[in-house]
Amino acid sequence: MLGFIESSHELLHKRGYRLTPQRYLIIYVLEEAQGHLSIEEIVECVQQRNPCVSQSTVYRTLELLREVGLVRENHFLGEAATYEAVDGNAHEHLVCRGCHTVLHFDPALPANLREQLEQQYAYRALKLDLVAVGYCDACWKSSSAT
Amino acid sequence: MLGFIESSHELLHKRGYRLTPQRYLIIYVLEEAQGHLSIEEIVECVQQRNPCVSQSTVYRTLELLREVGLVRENHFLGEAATYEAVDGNAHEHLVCRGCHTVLHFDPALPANLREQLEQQYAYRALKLDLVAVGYCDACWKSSSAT
DNA sequence: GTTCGTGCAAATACTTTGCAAGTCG
DNA sequence: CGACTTGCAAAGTATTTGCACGAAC
Repeated sequence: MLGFIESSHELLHKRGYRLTPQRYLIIYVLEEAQGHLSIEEIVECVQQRNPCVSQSTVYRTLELLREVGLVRENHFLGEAATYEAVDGNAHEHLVCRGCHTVLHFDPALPANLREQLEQQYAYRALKLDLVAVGYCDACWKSSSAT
Repeated sequence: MLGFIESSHELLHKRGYRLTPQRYLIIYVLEEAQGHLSIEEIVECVQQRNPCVSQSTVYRTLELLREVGLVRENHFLGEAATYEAVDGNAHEHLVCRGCHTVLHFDPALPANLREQLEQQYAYRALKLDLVAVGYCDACWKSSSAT
């Protein structure tokens, strides 16, 4: 399996887009963060490495990457959007209401759910996007201590 | 089990908030729509019944209702936020990439997933928020016909 | 009477766009 | 050369806020 950056290059190319230095940088930042970055954070990280990259480029690139499916946009707890690199099919998130930590959980757990849904509702090419919101152990304890 | 409007009243009251005519109207509209409304649509529906209700009140009320958990905010396919009344625990959505229809599917399907997650990751009070994105039968056929 | 909620208008924040210049194949 | 990208600044949207008035407890 190719790395995220290589497969991005390939996919963009296949669709007639170029992997420009700006796009590379944005992809690189997303890949490196391995997590959920807000637009603001992305702009910050990118400009830290190359201050000439403009905000509009970040917006345009994220839209492009989302379009081709390389990047996923999340809205947890009603907060501002965050972005993350899409590696495979697994997008399972555990979000803590207390500390706002986002954990990626084992994609095997909901594995058969997809098949059930496809069969039962006659939907095709389903991608699951599962967010479980609750309290992690630490936050649960500290909140009940209050 | 109480209706949505009654339980809203109760919950707001318990938290020291009032169920004003404006709030009532917004809750009513959400309840009636039984679906996913954008802010714009909500404002429209509300003002249709009472033109004096201002946009800021709609914003403020949705934020309040979201805060107390009566309303859920969704972001499907990276589009603008939509809002829906929260009845129980079930928030399972099937979204079609083609026609953008949103279907609520059988909440029994992922039932044991929640328990698995709580046990395996030591999270408490988990609420699942499951979005499955794909193509409905009709859109799948028309897209493969192209 | 005191707290909560609202409408209005203004302010702020966020995102998109037009365009001229630059880059790449 | 022609298609694709970018930076900049301006335009456009969306959302939030301050404040004075009114309503509810």
